[in-house]
Amino acid sequence: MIEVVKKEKIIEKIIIEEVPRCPECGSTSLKKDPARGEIYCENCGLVVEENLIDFGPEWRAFDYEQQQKRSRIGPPLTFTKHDKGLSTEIGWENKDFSGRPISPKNRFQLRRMRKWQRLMESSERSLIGALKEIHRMASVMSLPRNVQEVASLIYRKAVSKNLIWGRRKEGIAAAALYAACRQYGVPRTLNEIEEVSGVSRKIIGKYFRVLCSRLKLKLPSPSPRDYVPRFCSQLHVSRKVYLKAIEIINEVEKKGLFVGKAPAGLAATAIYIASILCGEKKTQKEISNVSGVTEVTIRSHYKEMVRQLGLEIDIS
DNA sequence: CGGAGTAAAAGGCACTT
DNA sequence: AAGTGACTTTTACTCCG
Repeated sequence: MIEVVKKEKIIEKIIIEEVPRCPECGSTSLKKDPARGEIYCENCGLVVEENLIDFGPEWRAFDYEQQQKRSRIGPPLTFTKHDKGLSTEIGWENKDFSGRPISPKNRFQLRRMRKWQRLMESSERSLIGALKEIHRMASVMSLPRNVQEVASLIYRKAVSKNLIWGRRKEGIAAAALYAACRQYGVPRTLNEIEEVSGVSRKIIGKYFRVLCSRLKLKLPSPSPRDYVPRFCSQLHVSRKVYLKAIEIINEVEKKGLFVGKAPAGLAATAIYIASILCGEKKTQKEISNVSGVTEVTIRSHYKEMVRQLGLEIDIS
Protein backbone atom coordinates (compact mmCIF):
# COMPACT_ATOMS: atom_id res chain seq x y z
CA MET A 1 0.00 0.00 0.00
CA ILE A 2 2.69 2.43 1.04
CA GLU A 3 4.72 1.39 -1.95
CA VAL A 4 1.91 2.26 -4.32
CA VAL A 5 1.44 5.71 -2.91
CA LYS A 6 5.12 6.42 -3.28
CA LYS A 7 5.13 5.36 -6.87
CA GLU A 8 2.16 7.54 -7.63
CA LYS A 9 3.94 10.58 -6.26
CA ILE A 10 6.89 9.94 -8.51
CA ILE A 11 4.71 9.57 -11.58
CA GLU A 12 2.96 12.83 -10.80
CA LYS A 13 6.22 14.64 -10.62
CA ILE A 14 7.51 13.28 -13.85
CA ILE A 15 4.40 13.85 -15.88
CA ILE A 16 3.61 17.30 -14.60
CA GLU A 17 7.03 18.85 -14.49
CA GLU A 18 9.26 17.04 -16.88
CA VAL A 19 7.87 17.19 -20.33
CA PRO A 20 10.93 17.15 -22.53
CA ARG A 21 11.08 19.95 -25.02
CA CYS A 22 13.03 20.44 -28.18
CA PRO A 23 15.90 22.83 -27.49
CA GLU A 24 15.57 24.24 -30.97
CA CYS A 25 11.94 25.11 -31.29
CA GLY A 26 10.50 24.33 -27.88
CA SER A 27 8.04 21.82 -29.20
CA THR A 28 7.22 18.80 -27.13
CA SER A 29 6.77 16.54 -30.09
CA LEU A 30 9.99 14.68 -29.55
CA LYS A 31 10.00 11.17 -30.91
CA LYS A 32 12.32 8.33 -30.13
CA ASP A 33 13.66 6.19 -32.89
CA PRO A 34 14.63 2.98 -31.15
CA ALA A 35 16.21 1.51 -34.26
CA ARG A 36 18.67 4.34 -34.62
CA GLY A 37 18.93 5.03 -30.92
CA GLU A 38 18.27 8.68 -31.31
CA ILE A 39 15.67 11.21 -30.37
CA TYR A 40 14.42 13.64 -32.91
CA CYS A 41 12.00 16.50 -32.97
CA GLU A 42 8.97 15.87 -35.13
CA ASN A 43 8.42 19.55 -35.34
CA CYS A 44 11.67 20.92 -36.70
CA GLY A 45 13.55 17.74 -37.50
CA LEU A 46 16.34 18.41 -35.07
CA VAL A 47 18.05 15.29 -33.80
CA VAL A 48 18.69 15.47 -30.13
CA GLU A 49 21.49 13.36 -28.74
CA GLU A 50 20.14 10.89 -26.31
CA ASN A 51 22.56 11.75 -23.54
CA LEU A 52 21.72 15.43 -23.66
CA ILE A 53 18.32 14.97 -22.20
CA ASP A 54 17.48 13.21 -19.00
CA PHE A 55 14.44 11.11 -19.61
CA GLY A 56 14.08 10.09 -16.04
CA PRO A 57 13.70 6.62 -14.59
CA GLU A 58 13.80 3.57 -16.75
CA TRP A 59 10.07 3.11 -16.77
CA ARG A 60 9.32 6.50 -18.21
CA ALA A 61 7.40 5.49 -21.29
CA PHE A 62 8.08 7.80 -24.14
CA ASP A 63 5.47 6.53 -26.46
CA TYR A 64 2.82 3.91 -26.55
CA GLU A 65 4.91 1.17 -28.11
CA GLN A 66 7.61 1.63 -25.57
CA GLN A 67 5.09 1.48 -22.83
CA GLN A 68 3.80 -1.79 -24.18
CA LYS A 69 7.22 -3.33 -24.55
CA ARG A 70 8.37 -2.38 -21.10
CA SER A 71 8.61 -5.51 -19.08
CA ARG A 72 6.95 -5.25 -15.77
CA ILE A 73 4.90 -7.48 -13.58
CA GLY A 74 1.21 -6.80 -13.94
CA PRO A 75 -0.49 -4.20 -16.05
CA PRO A 76 1.12 -0.79 -16.22
CA LEU A 77 0.08 1.82 -13.73
CA THR A 78 -2.29 4.22 -15.32
CA PHE A 79 -4.35 7.21 -14.27
CA THR A 80 -7.04 6.57 -16.75
CA LYS A 81 -8.55 3.79 -14.68
CA HIS A 82 -10.30 4.88 -11.57
CA ASP A 83 -8.17 2.58 -9.41
CA LYS A 84 -5.01 3.24 -11.39
CA GLY A 85 -5.13 -0.28 -12.76
CA LEU A 86 -4.61 -1.86 -9.39
CA SER A 87 -7.77 -3.79 -8.99
CA THR A 88 -8.00 -5.29 -5.56
CA GLU A 89 -11.29 -6.22 -4.08
CA ILE A 90 -11.79 -6.94 -0.46
CA GLY A 91 -13.98 -10.02 -0.22
CA TRP A 92 -16.87 -10.34 2.15
CA GLU A 93 -15.80 -13.68 3.61
CA ASN A 94 -13.74 -13.84 6.75
CA LYS A 95 -11.27 -16.11 5.08
CA ASP A 96 -7.74 -15.47 4.02
CA PHE A 97 -6.30 -16.30 0.62
CA SER A 98 -5.87 -19.95 1.51
CA GLY A 99 -9.42 -20.26 2.73
CA ARG A 100 -8.58 -20.37 6.41
CA PRO A 101 -10.70 -18.30 8.77
CA ILE A 102 -9.21 -15.00 9.85
CA SER A 103 -8.47 -14.39 13.48
CA PRO A 104 -10.93 -12.15 15.35
CA LYS A 105 -8.20 -9.62 15.88
CA ASN A 106 -7.73 -9.11 12.15
CA ARG A 107 -11.42 -9.38 11.50
CA PHE A 108 -11.97 -5.95 13.00
CA GLN A 109 -9.41 -4.48 10.68
CA LEU A 110 -10.98 -6.23 7.73
CA ARG A 111 -14.36 -4.77 8.57
CA ARG A 112 -12.89 -1.30 8.57
CA MET A 113 -11.28 -1.93 5.24
CA ARG A 114 -14.60 -2.98 3.76
CA LYS A 115 -16.28 0.13 5.10
CA TRP A 116 -13.51 2.25 3.63
CA GLN A 117 -13.89 0.57 0.30
CA ARG A 118 -17.63 1.15 0.23
CA LEU A 119 -17.06 4.81 0.98
CA MET A 120 -14.52 5.06 -1.76
CA GLU A 121 -16.79 3.36 -4.22
CA SER A 122 -19.48 6.01 -4.05
CA SER A 123 -17.09 8.88 -4.69
CA GLU A 124 -15.20 6.88 -7.25
CA ARG A 125 -18.28 6.13 -9.23
CA SER A 126 -18.42 9.74 -10.33
CA LEU A 127 -14.71 9.64 -10.95
CA ILE A 128 -15.19 6.65 -13.22
CA GLY A 129 -17.74 8.61 -15.22
CA ALA A 130 -15.42 11.56 -15.60
CA LEU A 131 -12.47 9.44 -16.64
CA LYS A 132 -14.64 7.67 -19.17
CA GLU A 133 -15.64 11.04 -20.53
CA ILE A 134 -12.02 12.09 -20.82
CA HIS A 135 -11.26 8.86 -22.60
CA ARG A 136 -14.13 9.38 -24.98
CA MET A 137 -13.10 12.91 -25.87
CA ALA A 138 -9.47 11.96 -26.26
CA SER A 139 -10.46 9.13 -28.57
CA VAL A 140 -12.66 11.30 -30.72
CA MET A 141 -9.86 13.80 -31.11
CA SER A 142 -7.34 10.97 -31.48
CA LEU A 143 -5.06 12.38 -28.85
CA PRO A 144 -2.04 10.39 -27.74
CA ARG A 145 -2.29 8.36 -24.62
CA ASN A 146 0.07 10.58 -22.66
CA VAL A 147 -2.32 13.45 -22.98
CA GLN A 148 -5.15 11.35 -21.74
CA GLU A 149 -3.04 10.29 -18.79
CA VAL A 150 -2.26 13.84 -17.81
CA ALA A 151 -5.85 14.94 -18.26
CA SER A 152 -6.94 12.15 -15.95
CA LEU A 153 -4.31 13.13 -13.45
CA ILE A 154 -5.36 16.75 -13.50
CA TYR A 155 -8.94 15.70 -12.97
CA ARG A 156 -7.90 13.62 -9.98
CA LYS A 157 -6.09 16.54 -8.50
CA ALA A 158 -9.13 18.71 -9.04
CA VAL A 159 -11.20 16.17 -7.15
CA SER A 160 -8.76 16.04 -4.28
CA LYS A 161 -8.85 19.82 -4.00
CA ASN A 162 -12.63 19.88 -4.05
CA LEU A 163 -12.79 21.90 -7.22
CA ILE A 164 -15.67 19.89 -8.65
CA TRP A 165 -18.15 21.11 -6.11
CA GLY A 166 -20.63 23.44 -7.71
CA ARG A 167 -19.26 22.88 -11.17
CA ARG A 168 -20.23 20.53 -13.94
CA LYS A 169 -17.91 17.60 -13.95
CA GLU A 170 -18.01 17.41 -17.75
CA GLY A 171 -16.73 20.97 -17.72
CA ILE A 172 -13.85 20.11 -15.44
CA ALA A 173 -13.07 17.06 -17.54
CA ALA A 174 -13.00 19.19 -20.68
CA ALA A 175 -10.84 21.81 -19.00
CA ALA A 176 -8.45 19.12 -17.78
CA LEU A 177 -8.13 17.79 -21.29
CA TYR A 178 -7.55 21.26 -22.64
CA ALA A 179 -4.83 21.80 -20.06
CA ALA A 180 -3.24 18.43 -20.83
CA CYS A 181 -3.11 19.24 -24.53
CA ARG A 182 -1.30 22.45 -23.81
CA GLN A 183 1.04 20.70 -21.45
CA TYR A 184 2.09 18.42 -24.25
CA GLY A 185 2.42 21.14 -26.85
CA VAL A 186 -0.38 19.67 -28.93
CA PRO A 187 -2.95 22.33 -28.19
CA ARG A 188 -6.54 22.16 -29.27
CA THR A 189 -8.53 25.34 -29.49
CA LEU A 190 -11.33 25.95 -27.05
CA ASN A 191 -13.71 25.61 -29.97
CA GLU A 192 -12.54 22.10 -30.68
CA ILE A 193 -12.89 21.06 -27.06
CA GLU A 194 -16.30 22.67 -26.99
CA GLU A 195 -17.39 20.65 -29.95
CA VAL A 196 -16.35 17.31 -28.56
CA SER A 197 -17.41 17.94 -24.98
CA GLY A 198 -20.64 19.79 -25.52
CA VAL A 199 -19.61 22.27 -22.84
CA SER A 200 -19.51 25.91 -23.87
CA ARG A 201 -16.05 27.28 -24.36
CA LYS A 202 -16.72 30.05 -21.89
CA ILE A 203 -17.24 27.54 -19.15
CA ILE A 204 -14.24 25.50 -20.22
CA GLY A 205 -12.08 28.59 -20.18
CA LYS A 206 -13.37 29.61 -16.80
CA TYR A 207 -12.76 26.18 -15.32
CA PHE A 208 -9.40 26.06 -16.97
CA ARG A 209 -8.34 29.21 -15.14
CA VAL A 210 -9.56 27.73 -11.91
CA LEU A 211 -7.52 24.61 -12.53
CA CYS A 212 -4.46 26.66 -13.36
CA SER A 213 -4.58 28.80 -10.27
CA ARG A 214 -5.71 26.19 -7.77
CA LEU A 215 -3.51 23.38 -8.99
CA LYS A 216 -0.65 25.72 -9.78
CA LEU A 217 -0.30 24.46 -13.30
CA LYS A 218 2.44 26.18 -15.17
CA LEU A 219 1.46 25.77 -18.77
CA PRO A 220 3.47 27.13 -21.63
CA SER A 221 1.39 29.43 -23.79
CA PRO A 222 0.65 27.73 -27.07
CA SER A 223 2.90 28.54 -29.99
CA PRO A 224 1.64 28.71 -33.55
CA ARG A 225 4.22 26.02 -34.27
CA ASP A 226 2.27 23.59 -32.14
CA TYR A 227 -0.65 23.74 -34.53
CA VAL A 228 1.32 23.32 -37.73
CA PRO A 229 1.84 19.52 -37.71
CA ARG A 230 -1.83 18.80 -37.19
CA PHE A 231 -3.15 21.31 -39.71
CA CYS A 232 -0.61 20.17 -42.28
CA SER A 233 -1.48 16.54 -41.97
CA GLN A 234 -5.17 17.31 -42.22
CA LEU A 235 -4.49 19.30 -45.37
CA HIS A 236 -2.37 16.52 -46.87
CA VAL A 237 0.46 18.81 -47.82
CA SER A 238 4.04 17.75 -48.30
CA ARG A 239 6.77 17.98 -45.73
CA LYS A 240 8.20 20.85 -47.70
CA VAL A 241 5.19 23.00 -46.97
CA TYR A 242 5.33 21.96 -43.36
CA LEU A 243 8.95 23.00 -42.96
CA LYS A 244 8.33 26.22 -44.84
CA ALA A 245 5.47 27.09 -42.53
CA ILE A 246 7.67 26.56 -39.51
CA GLU A 247 10.29 28.74 -41.12
CA ILE A 248 7.77 31.50 -41.71
CA ILE A 249 6.60 31.32 -38.14
CA ASN A 250 10.17 31.58 -36.91
CA GLU A 251 10.65 34.66 -39.04
CA VAL A 252 7.46 36.28 -37.90
CA GLU A 253 8.29 35.49 -34.31
CA LYS A 254 11.68 37.09 -34.66
CA LYS A 255 10.06 40.29 -35.81
CA GLY A 256 7.78 40.22 -32.80
CA LEU A 257 4.53 40.26 -34.73
CA PHE A 258 3.08 37.58 -32.56
CA VAL A 259 1.82 39.44 -29.57
CA GLY A 260 -1.88 39.57 -29.17
CA LYS A 261 -2.64 37.33 -32.12
CA ALA A 262 -4.31 33.97 -31.81
CA PRO A 263 -1.70 31.25 -32.40
CA ALA A 264 -4.03 29.14 -34.52
CA GLY A 265 -4.62 32.07 -36.85
CA LEU A 266 -0.91 32.63 -37.34
CA ALA A 267 -0.32 28.94 -37.94
CA ALA A 268 -3.10 28.84 -40.52
CA THR A 269 -1.70 31.87 -42.28
CA ALA A 270 1.85 30.55 -42.30
CA ILE A 271 0.63 27.32 -43.86
CA TYR A 272 -1.33 29.25 -46.45
CA ILE A 273 1.74 31.23 -47.46
CA ALA A 274 3.94 28.15 -47.36
CA SER A 275 1.56 26.22 -49.58
CA ILE A 276 1.71 28.98 -52.18
CA LEU A 277 5.48 29.29 -52.01
CA CYS A 278 5.88 25.57 -52.48
CA GLY A 279 3.49 25.40 -55.37
CA GLU A 280 0.98 23.27 -53.53
CA LYS A 281 -1.56 25.94 -53.01
CA LYS A 282 -4.40 25.34 -50.66
CA THR A 283 -7.34 27.69 -50.69
CA GLN A 284 -8.14 29.88 -47.76
CA LYS A 285 -11.35 27.98 -47.41
CA GLU A 286 -9.61 24.63 -47.07
CA ILE A 287 -7.27 25.98 -44.43
CA SER A 288 -10.12 27.69 -42.69
CA ASN A 289 -11.99 24.40 -42.50
CA VAL A 290 -9.24 22.43 -40.80
CA SER A 291 -8.00 25.23 -38.56
CA GLY A 292 -11.26 26.78 -37.49
CA VAL A 293 -9.88 30.19 -38.38
CA THR A 294 -11.90 32.48 -40.60
CA GLU A 295 -10.79 33.29 -44.10
CA VAL A 296 -10.94 36.95 -43.24
CA THR A 297 -8.41 36.46 -40.49
CA ILE A 298 -6.15 34.47 -42.77
CA ARG A 299 -6.38 37.24 -45.34
CA SER A 300 -5.53 40.05 -42.99
CA HIS A 301 -2.61 38.17 -41.47
CA TYR A 302 -1.50 37.11 -44.89
CA LYS A 303 -1.30 40.67 -46.11
CA GLU A 304 0.55 41.74 -43.00
CA MET A 305 3.05 38.90 -43.16
CA VAL A 306 3.81 39.32 -46.81
CA ARG A 307 4.51 42.98 -46.24
CA GLN A 308 6.62 42.48 -43.14
CA LEU A 309 8.64 39.61 -44.54
CA GLY A 310 9.11 41.26 -47.89
CA LEU A 311 7.90 38.17 -49.70
CA GLU A 312 6.97 38.32 -53.31
CA ILE A 313 4.07 36.10 -54.06
CA ASP A 314 3.02 35.22 -57.55
CA ILE A 315 -0.65 34.62 -57.72
CA SER A 316 -0.88 31.72 -60.07
C1' DC B 1 -15.36 29.51 -57.41
C1' DG B 2 -11.27 31.91 -54.99
C1' DG B 3 -10.05 35.86 -53.28
C1' DA B 4 -10.01 41.07 -51.70
C1' DG B 5 -12.08 44.11 -49.00
C1' DT B 6 -15.34 46.39 -45.55
C1' DA B 7 -18.45 47.54 -41.76
C1' DA B 8 -20.39 46.13 -37.84
C1' DA B 9 -20.94 42.80 -34.17
C1' DA B 10 -18.91 39.88 -30.91
C1' DG B 11 -15.30 38.20 -28.06
C1' DG B 12 -11.44 38.43 -24.90
C1' DC B 13 -8.15 41.04 -22.03
C1' DA B 14 -6.03 44.53 -19.12
C1' DC B 15 -7.16 47.99 -16.44
C1' DT B 16 -9.96 50.97 -13.36
C1' DT B 17 -13.72 52.04 -9.97
C1' DA C 1 -17.64 42.52 -9.53
C1' DA C 2 -19.09 45.52 -12.96
C1' DG C 3 -17.54 48.96 -16.41
C1' DT C 4 -14.45 50.70 -19.89
C1' DG C 5 -11.63 50.80 -23.85
C1' DA C 6 -8.24 49.20 -27.13
C1' DC C 7 -7.75 45.35 -29.92
C1' DT C 8 -8.60 40.83 -32.42
C1' DT C 9 -11.67 37.84 -34.68
C1' DT C 10 -16.05 36.70 -36.77
C1' DT C 11 -20.22 37.53 -39.41
C1' DA C 12 -22.24 38.95 -43.38
C1' DC C 13 -21.92 41.12 -47.32
C1' DT C 14 -20.23 43.18 -52.00
C1' DC C 15 -17.25 43.21 -55.80
C1' DC C 16 -13.72 41.37 -59.07
C1' DG C 17 -11.52 38.04 -62.46
